[in-house]
Amino acid sequence: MSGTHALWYDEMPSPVGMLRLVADEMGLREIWFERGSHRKAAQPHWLRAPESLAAARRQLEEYFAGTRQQFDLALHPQGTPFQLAVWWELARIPYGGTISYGELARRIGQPLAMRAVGAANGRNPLPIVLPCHRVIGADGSLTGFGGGLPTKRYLLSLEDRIAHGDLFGANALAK
Amino acid sequence: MSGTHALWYDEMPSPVGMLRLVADEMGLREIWFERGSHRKAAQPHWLRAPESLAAARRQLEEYFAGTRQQFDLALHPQGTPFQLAVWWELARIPYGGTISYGELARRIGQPLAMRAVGAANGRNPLPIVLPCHRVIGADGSLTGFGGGLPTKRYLLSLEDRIAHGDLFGANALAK
DNA sequence: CGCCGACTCGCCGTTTTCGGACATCAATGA
DNA sequence: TCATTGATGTCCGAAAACGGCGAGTCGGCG
Repeated sequence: MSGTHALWYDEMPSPVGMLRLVADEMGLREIWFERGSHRKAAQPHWLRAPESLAAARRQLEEYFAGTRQQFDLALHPQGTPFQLAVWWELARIPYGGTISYGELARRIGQPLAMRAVGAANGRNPLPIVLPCHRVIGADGSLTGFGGGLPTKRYLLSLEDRIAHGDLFGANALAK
Repeated sequence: MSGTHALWYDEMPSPVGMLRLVADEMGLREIWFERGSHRKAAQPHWLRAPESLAAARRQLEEYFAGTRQQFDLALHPQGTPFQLAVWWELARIPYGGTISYGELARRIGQPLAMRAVGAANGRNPLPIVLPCHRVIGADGSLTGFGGGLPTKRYLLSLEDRIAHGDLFGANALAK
């Protein structure tokens, strides 16, 4: 019904396991962790089109290399109005920083919807690019992540190391 | 998800009121009675494309004129496996004949699903072409029709008149 | 006795409704 | 300190309701 013309996908290795990218003609649509809670199989009618996803792939590689703190990609996530509000708000959290679910709820103008924010966060179709990993519990606990808590820890540690200039990676080892 | 590329539609007058036809690149998809129980508004993204529906339109005109007893069109109804089984079975009921819901249930191999057959019949997206009007109660009552019982009566009377050679239309008038 | 209508009950796929469970958190009371 | 509670949007499974039925039963009524 929603005019789906064609979907392209590609895969790429990363420090947190294989990533699968999906895009349509409007932009990047999904990123999954190969080992993740809600991974799904590639649909038969999808087309493997590495060239269409080359830019996304390159920027992700730069991100993992620590040489990129901001993405410049056309994004086209699919969700309800509420979910989209949450997801776009994610993009405004600065690299290396964190906020709580309650704070995110406040920022989208629905201060009581912190729990719903958690649920929406859990369905973020574009992890890493829309940095849902920068949202943590009000008490500092990590609480959850689609790609697994170790991955969330890895991403936060990576950003902390780069943003705070710890070139020796000491923080990365100290939990 | 189901690769919907584009939908075309057109309208045409008929003895039972205005008809709205909808098709995709695979074939005819829906026929609604303008005055019917479950008519819906034309979706904004549909394209008015009379030329794509010219064949269907012509064959329907011939049907109402009494010069066509069988349709030769590419059909593409959307439904569950059970519904499709019921709808395709409709096409095998000969012009001018009738069977009961129970009989139709038997023909698709589920003799006890007569009631479900009734429900599926009620959602037939291609009335007239898939002749759900030829299915009536075991006791001969008409029991129901998406386009209204008068329409069902009209169609049965039309077919009866043509098939049984009553060129004077006496049956049509006698209730 | 026959015929007919009103009623009951079982059967089936689909749709709708409903109740939890969630990547939360601050306030309350024991 | 810890368990409890209420507010929020979405998804998912289970359960119930709902039909374009039909066979059987039971009273009326001639």
